[in-house]
Amino acid sequence: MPEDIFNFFENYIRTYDLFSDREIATIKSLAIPKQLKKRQFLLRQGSVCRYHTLVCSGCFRSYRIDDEGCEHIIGLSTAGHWVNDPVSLLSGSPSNEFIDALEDSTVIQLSTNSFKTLLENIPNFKELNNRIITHDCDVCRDRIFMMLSLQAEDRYREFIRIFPKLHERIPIYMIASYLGVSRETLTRIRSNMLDL
Amino acid sequence: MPEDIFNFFENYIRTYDLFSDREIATIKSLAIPKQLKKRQFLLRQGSVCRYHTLVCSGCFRSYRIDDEGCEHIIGLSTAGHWVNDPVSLLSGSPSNEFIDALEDSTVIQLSTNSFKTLLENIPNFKELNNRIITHDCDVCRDRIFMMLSLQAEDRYREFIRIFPKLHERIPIYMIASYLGVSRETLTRIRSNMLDL
DNA sequence: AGCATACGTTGACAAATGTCACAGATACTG
DNA sequence: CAGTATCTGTGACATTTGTCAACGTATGCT
Repeated sequence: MPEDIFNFFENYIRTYDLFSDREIATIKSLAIPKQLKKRQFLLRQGSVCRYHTLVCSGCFRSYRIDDEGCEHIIGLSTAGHWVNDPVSLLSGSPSNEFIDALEDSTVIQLSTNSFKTLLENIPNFKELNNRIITHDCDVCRDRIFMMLSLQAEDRYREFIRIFPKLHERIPIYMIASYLGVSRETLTRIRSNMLDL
Repeated sequence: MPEDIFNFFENYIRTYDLFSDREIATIKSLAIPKQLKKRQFLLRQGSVCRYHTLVCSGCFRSYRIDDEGCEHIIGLSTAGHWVNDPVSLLSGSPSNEFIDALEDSTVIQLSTNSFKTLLENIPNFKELNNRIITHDCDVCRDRIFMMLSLQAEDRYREFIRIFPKLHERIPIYMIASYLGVSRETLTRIRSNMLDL
């Protein structure tokens, strides 16, 4: 099983076409594979995010809790995407967010120290880092635009476009939380969509 | 006037307490001051964001246009904050966003090349870059959380908290666009708040 | 198998917000 | 200073979405 995780990670790295075999070996040597069961936490509010974490299989959510105790999903991460609190990770400050697994999942982790080592020793690693950060920003800004410009039904369609098939894997109330609507509203939207 | 801009910039840089006088001189030597009039564009959708831009006075908005032609404000930037499309800037791809001035404004710009030079030659400049990016992420995630967890009136209160006094400087329909509500709704919210 | 928990659906109703139309107010410009 | 464009406020009404309560189904655990 850890073999599968490393294989996924190596394939992920290779898709960027930035590194030699030797460099890839170095990166892999610092990578820590990990398995998490459904509902297991990767990060809790108040603690510091100390690992860059790539999802290899499964799915994670990042969420915050409001004054009334309700959870709100800031982000979802599936295989091939990183699941961090970028703010805590980059600044070393305690996180505002919880991250937990929505399914049994596997990840690869690089500690902040390992990551720093790679940034210093592998020239193109900066470029990888750059692309990860850019993607983070992109996702956030698209999400803000989605929230501003679409209402519930179109947000749901957009969700399906962005996360194809994910809506068959995770509970509907998680999707509702991501979209910012109540679960009842999402139920009604879905039955509306079937009628057409 | 350009003197004021440089002074603002130097003060901004000094607040980080990361650079020697000599380094600050180097940074300033690459910085380009600029004045913009109300409604003047800093970036248009389709073109590439080629400058890191610090607002020294005034205010800018970043916005996108939806399928119906409506503008939606992704971000607002006031003095002491950077106003970029981070995605276009970091990746070199054409931007999805427009950026224009909401007031007569002044900025300092560093071209991507200058910025790269500084990153390579001034050790602590990476740290500055890091803090800028972290702040970008933080703002976006807070905004998503705000959209998910609060309704219109509380979003407006939050707006006032985050941008004190700005609500007296920019048109109300801009704030409405930022909050994701109609201009009429915001009018009513404001008169409600006065009654109490 | 049986119980408990979690999840999804539905209806009735309430609350929040949007839309449209129009009227004032304000600010810019020649 | 008049005239125009821009911005804001208000009422009537429609639409969207939330809330509450109840029920049914699935799922997992012992």
